[in-house]
Amino acid sequence: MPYRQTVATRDARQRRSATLLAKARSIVAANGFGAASIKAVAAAAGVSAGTVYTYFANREELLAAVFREAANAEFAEVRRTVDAARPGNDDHALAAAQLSALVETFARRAIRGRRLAWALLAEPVDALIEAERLSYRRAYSDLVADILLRGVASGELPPQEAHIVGPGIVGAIGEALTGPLSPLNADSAKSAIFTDQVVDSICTLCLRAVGASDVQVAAIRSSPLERGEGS
Amino acid sequence: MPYRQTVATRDARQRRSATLLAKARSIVAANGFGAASIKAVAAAAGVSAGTVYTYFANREELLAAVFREAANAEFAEVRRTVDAARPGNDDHALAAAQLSALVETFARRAIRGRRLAWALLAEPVDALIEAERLSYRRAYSDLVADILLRGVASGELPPQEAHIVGPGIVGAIGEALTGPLSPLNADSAKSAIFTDQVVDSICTLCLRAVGASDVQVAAIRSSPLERGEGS
DNA sequence: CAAACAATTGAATCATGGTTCATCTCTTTA
DNA sequence: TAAAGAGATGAACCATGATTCAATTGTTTG
Repeated sequence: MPYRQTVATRDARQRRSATLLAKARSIVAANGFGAASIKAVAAAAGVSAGTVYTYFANREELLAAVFREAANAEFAEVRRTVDAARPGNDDHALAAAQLSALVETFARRAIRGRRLAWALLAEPVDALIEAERLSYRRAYSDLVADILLRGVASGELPPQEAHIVGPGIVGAIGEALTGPLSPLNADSAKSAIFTDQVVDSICTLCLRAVGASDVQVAAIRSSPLERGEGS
Repeated sequence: MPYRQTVATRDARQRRSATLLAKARSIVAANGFGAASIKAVAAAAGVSAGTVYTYFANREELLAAVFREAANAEFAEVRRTVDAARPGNDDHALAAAQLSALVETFARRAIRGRRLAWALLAEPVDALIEAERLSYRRAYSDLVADILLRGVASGELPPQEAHIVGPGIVGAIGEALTGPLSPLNADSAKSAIFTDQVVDSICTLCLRAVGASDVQVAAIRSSPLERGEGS
């Protein structure tokens, strides 16, 4: 006679899954993937360890989902500001404006959410998550390469191998943030001036790296874009 | 009556320790740190697992030593060519010449010894080795920063935050090499032309990033330094 | 309410590989 | 060559933390 799952049941299940994911994410954002043991996540969500396995095949699956969700949010935000970027007065500065927007958004968000940024960028993780990370790096590299290709095509930028320079820019941003993201600088990062200087340096570095003219670099630097808002 | 270690004993011990380290290193160079289990290393050196522990406190200690040795050799070679770098005709191109030498040496050696390069640069490893890695990144960053500071001081380069740009350059090199180092490109890497193009792109990218003038970039590019020899 | 099945629990189990240590073998010197 | 101790052996041990699963609890419908 009875029964097959009802809407209420299904919803409850859905909600729990989301809770699990959210709790895992906040653990990661606070202390990294290493801290997100099954027990910790289960405890945070108020369920038992076994229950987690009725929602996720295994730990890696869960953490990969967390990574994907968090990284996606970051990427979407970056892409949003890149797409919204418009060169100031100069008509031949789109690539510079876009690249600048990318750096601004990425770097500011990273400095603000340093712990999460560290987890996404640099924390030692195992295979499945590393693969996920790789694919996001590729996404950023492609985004940069795309900007460069258009810039080169329009004559704004000098000829260059976008598929080498793209990753190069991404690597430069990531590594240049290493110092500022370090726990040692946790307090100085709270200073807006400190952040501004860091972002400015990285931005200049990247614009120069792709061969933007000094004029463009100076122009962008003197008319900073909107400062990204929190997540 | 008997006895205290003799010279012969001490030497034998010394030799074994070196063998262990060498075998571990060649395993790492072939398949990464992950493949260097205690048993694998012991087997390669023709001893038992237990014996390894009379030479190294534990696995991390051993692998950290391997890392240090390999990374040191790489760094020494890079530093050697940087120190040997001399600007061609222009007297105001030392920084450009040095940075170029650094990229040339680093990138060529990485492409030639891709597996080792991957282990040193990107393989997921645990804490102690990650710390070692961090310190080598810092060494490279400092080397670059040093070149930059002199370049800025001499007026060759525009003012910039060396402590941000230094790491940035290192990150750019590392990430730009990601593609070329990937196993997918194992065969194309054997082509000298391919390697030349990659190195050239990265070199240009880095020179531009630090604000070297187009003239300098072009000059360096047209008079490539010696191509690094193997390890 | 009771049958039927979904969902949860958490202690027990498992997998992996580093690490230990009782035992054995090799060197040295009186 | 025998005592004394260094050095090697490798199977057993251990630590960690993910995963399982028999038992329990919760939900639905005739």
